[in-house]
Amino acid sequence: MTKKLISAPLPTLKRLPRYLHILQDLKAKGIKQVSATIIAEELGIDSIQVRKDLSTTGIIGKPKIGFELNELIDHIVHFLNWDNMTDAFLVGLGGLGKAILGYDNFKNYGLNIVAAFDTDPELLDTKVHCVGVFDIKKLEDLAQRMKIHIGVLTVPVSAAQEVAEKMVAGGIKAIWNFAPVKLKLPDNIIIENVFLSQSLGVLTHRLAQLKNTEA
Amino acid sequence: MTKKLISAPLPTLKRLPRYLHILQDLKAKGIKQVSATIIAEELGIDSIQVRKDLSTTGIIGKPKIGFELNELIDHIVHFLNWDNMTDAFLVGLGGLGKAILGYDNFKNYGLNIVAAFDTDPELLDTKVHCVGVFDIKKLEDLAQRMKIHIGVLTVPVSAAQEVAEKMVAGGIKAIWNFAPVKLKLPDNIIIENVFLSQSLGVLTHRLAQLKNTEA
DNA sequence: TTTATATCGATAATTTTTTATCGATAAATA
DNA sequence: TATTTATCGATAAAAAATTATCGATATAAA
Repeated sequence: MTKKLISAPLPTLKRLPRYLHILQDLKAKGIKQVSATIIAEELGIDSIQVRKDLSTTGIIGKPKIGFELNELIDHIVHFLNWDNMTDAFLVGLGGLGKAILGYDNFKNYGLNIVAAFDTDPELLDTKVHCVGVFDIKKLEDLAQRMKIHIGVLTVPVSAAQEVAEKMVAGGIKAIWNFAPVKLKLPDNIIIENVFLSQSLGVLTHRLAQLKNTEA
Repeated sequence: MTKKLISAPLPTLKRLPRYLHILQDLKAKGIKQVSATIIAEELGIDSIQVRKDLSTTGIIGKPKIGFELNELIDHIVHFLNWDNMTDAFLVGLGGLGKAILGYDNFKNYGLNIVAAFDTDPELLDTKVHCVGVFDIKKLEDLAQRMKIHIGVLTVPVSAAQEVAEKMVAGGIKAIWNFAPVKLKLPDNIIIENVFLSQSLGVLTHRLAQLKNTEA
């Protein structure tokens, strides 16, 4: 029997960051306490679900009152491990890679991109959004020496598998993958895909449906 | 009491674009027929699920053989309405907005961004990635006149609600929202959110878990 | 021609996720 | 102080999604 892991169903995990957005909003307004009901109303979802999600993370509230806002925020932040800044490498300085580098909000999400890699000679040894750019050949060695565990993959599809393998060779344990391709890596590597086509497909399909029913 | 418009479960809808990636890969290799088993293996999921997803879209295959590759591709593309290019506006030319404009692959996903909007005077009346940039004040009027139905929202959180309302006023029916905020719009507006924090939260949580069990 | 095999589609079972119910409790109010 | 109220957390029910089973069928092999 393995140690009891504090885990959560995937749908719950995905809702937590949204709760956090709401909570930080409320905090900015000077509010001190919050109930599952309020969060649920704000997001247009069921309050029972919010309560269940929160209890999954282990926090306990008070009847009639709800939760201490600060405590709840800290709790979720900790649960997502966003209170521990993790250093990461980003590979692929196309439009998306640059955009991610420029979005320094990720620091609030525990992600600290400390170096970027590309093959474009124009970019090498420059800085993009204050982050140094290196030749992709140095990736493996640097990742090992700096004990980097997260890789952000924003290269074209054609290069994705190869670069991902280099990341793994460098000791990277988790890959945030933006290339629309299935990476084939050892089972113990955590892969989190962002496939914009999925989201766009939902949208275009629904829009077509809407037009069908209207017509 | 909203009418039910969704013709496929959301999880199915989200898997279809992934199937398409695989299928187009196979097509490029000259393959003519494909079975659910092959798609499933390629993605590391269950073949029964693939078969079920495909049958949800209405296509029929042959025992022992599977599906005609071209027919299957066309079928999914049509189901997602990606065979009908839909014109769209993009608002917010920060890093992400520019990156999306630059990624002309979206044309394969039925999305044709025909104009962009921002408030930055530097950008007005220029072109970014061959797309004209206009003052956000013109959004509503232009959307109406050009009968635009999709809006891509890449503005900062602080502006998102306001801009979204302008889109709706201009007749836009579906919003692809990249701002990490819950938009409050009429029920008949289709909203598809891309919250990177969700995906990142899953990744950082899992990585922390992994380290816990190793320790 | 007969047998073996891979896959389909339909139906059923299982698992996961969401939603409902209800007693307990902390605060507000009468 | 007693009553009312909003919310919690636990448990149960319902709904949704995934996975399993099985007969039918098209091709390949014996």
